[in-house]
Amino acid sequence: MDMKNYLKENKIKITKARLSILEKLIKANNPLTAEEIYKELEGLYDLSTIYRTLEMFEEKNIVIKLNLDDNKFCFKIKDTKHKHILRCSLCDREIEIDCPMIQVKEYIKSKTGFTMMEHEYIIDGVCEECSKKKGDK
Amino acid sequence: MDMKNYLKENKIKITKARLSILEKLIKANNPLTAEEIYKELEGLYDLSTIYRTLEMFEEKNIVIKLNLDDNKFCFKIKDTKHKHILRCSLCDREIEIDCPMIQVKEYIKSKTGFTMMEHEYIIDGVCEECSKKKGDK
DNA sequence: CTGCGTGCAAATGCTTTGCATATGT
DNA sequence: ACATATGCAAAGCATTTGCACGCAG
Repeated sequence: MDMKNYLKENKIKITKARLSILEKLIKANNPLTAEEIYKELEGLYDLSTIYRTLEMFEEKNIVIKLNLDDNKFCFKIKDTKHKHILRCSLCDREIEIDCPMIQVKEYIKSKTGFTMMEHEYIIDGVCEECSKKKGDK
Repeated sequence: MDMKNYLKENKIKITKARLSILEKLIKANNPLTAEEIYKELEGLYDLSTIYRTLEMFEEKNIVIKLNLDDNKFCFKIKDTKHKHILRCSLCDREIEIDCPMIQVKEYIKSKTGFTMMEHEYIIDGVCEECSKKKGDK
């Protein structure tokens, strides 16, 4: 029930395949490869369906695609959609970006087993326009 | 001269291919794909050589392999080999890790053009042992 | 009923590998 | 000279695509 609404809210048409894939992603709260989902579902749905679904979930912004350094991608439900602000040191322009620490978090977890709970950070930098003005060296 | 020593210091045998590839990586200070390096070198060296060299550079820790979200990898000279400490909130165990912000930095740059200059961060979390003890839920 | 989702098989594209030859020390 | 790097061609593997059929609304 819950998951059907979840799909609806995100303007995704409901099908059995999508519900099953979503379920696996939600229950496993670590990142899964397409292959792993395929196996979890015991081959009930085609791999191409899984890929298409995951790609679509990513476009709809309910899933994030991660690369944990082997040659395949993992997919993980977006738990928080939190954002960060990058502020240019030169012109004070602000740029909003999806939290890129999710990558880092999963990477650290896969490498060391360490689970990041909270993070704060401060980033100084220079935006594209300003770095062009400076003549990029 | 400089680059030859650089290779020697890292216990890498000197060959023309390696010097050329290293040079391209150093001059471009953004991440390059194997393909891009291949083209830069005008096909002088085989793609498989480039891949083998890059893989080796990565093992020797002078290059970092990045995924900037398309389906290919980029390689970038490690400028700083700086490390971070993860401290477990429960047992105070400390884990050292290569700075994972390089990924983030390149990702942000490729998405927004924003160049991160400095970063600081604070990470709270729980190490593998402690999360096992807690019965992971 | 109608469009969109899915399965199947084949294609694609990056990356890897085996083997014979060339190169560096 | 000897070990190891390289080129070439072929294999490998994750992912994508075209097309015909089937299901959801």
